[in-house]
Amino acid sequence: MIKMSFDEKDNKSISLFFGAISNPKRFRILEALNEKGPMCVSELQNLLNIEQSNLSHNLKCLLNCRLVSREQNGKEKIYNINEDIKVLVNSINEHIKAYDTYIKSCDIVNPVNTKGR
Amino acid sequence: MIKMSFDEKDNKSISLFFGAISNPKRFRILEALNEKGPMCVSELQNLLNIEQSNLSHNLKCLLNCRLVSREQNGKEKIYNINEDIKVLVNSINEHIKAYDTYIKSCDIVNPVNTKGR
DNA sequence: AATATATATGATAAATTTATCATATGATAA
DNA sequence: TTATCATATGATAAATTTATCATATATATT
Repeated sequence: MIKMSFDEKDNKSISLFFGAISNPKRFRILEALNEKGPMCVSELQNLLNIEQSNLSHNLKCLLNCRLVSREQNGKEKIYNINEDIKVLVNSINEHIKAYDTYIKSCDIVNPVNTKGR
Repeated sequence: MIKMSFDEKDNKSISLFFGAISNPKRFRILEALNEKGPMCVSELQNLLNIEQSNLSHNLKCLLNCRLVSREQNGKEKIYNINEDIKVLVNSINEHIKAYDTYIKSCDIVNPVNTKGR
């Protein structure tokens, strides 16, 4: 088994995984499922005020990353947050609370807050 | 203290924080610091083959998110990974290993792999 | 003080991600 | 078997992120 050197590795999965979580809407979906339990798409839609097809696209992304699971119920699809992710979602809050003001200036990746973001 | 409803929350810090980790180069920087210990910019540059100013921009992002810390040493700046992040970086590997093939199809956010990503 | 070395910054083009629209599919009910 | 409800898909414009270039700053050395 060939081990890549540092300068070759591209961490595709890592990137997709964290990229999935990093989107505000997707994180709100995860939070909602975490706090309120399993829900179908239209329930999420009402709760979060996200347009239907956008919600569906984002759920697909979360599902691909196995951040959520899905099961059919009649014509509805019930989404549920993956157990091992709950730990992550909760644990990271410590760090973020501690450094919130710094992080807000993060500005990925160039000059700080020129866009009033 | 006003608690925002689900449909108002925007999770700015969450987004910036995970966005910072989600970039492949930035994750490689974190990995390098995690595995090889504190390093100055030019050492990272040699190890990872990242162009100087790009490295500097990315380090700034990581620093803002407090994923790394920095200290001066002569004309060098020594970067170090934040302790509480090591846990995160390591723990998430379980999930990613388990679901790697799915995650690779994640494709944030639209049609799957039309771009051969 | 001038020069060299190490790192940081700002502007910007290119690449990627996001939101939205129109439409498609699947399941159930009439 | 058509209609309706629930969710998914593909295309694409808009927004954001990334990489790169030129240049700036900061520290040390001569």
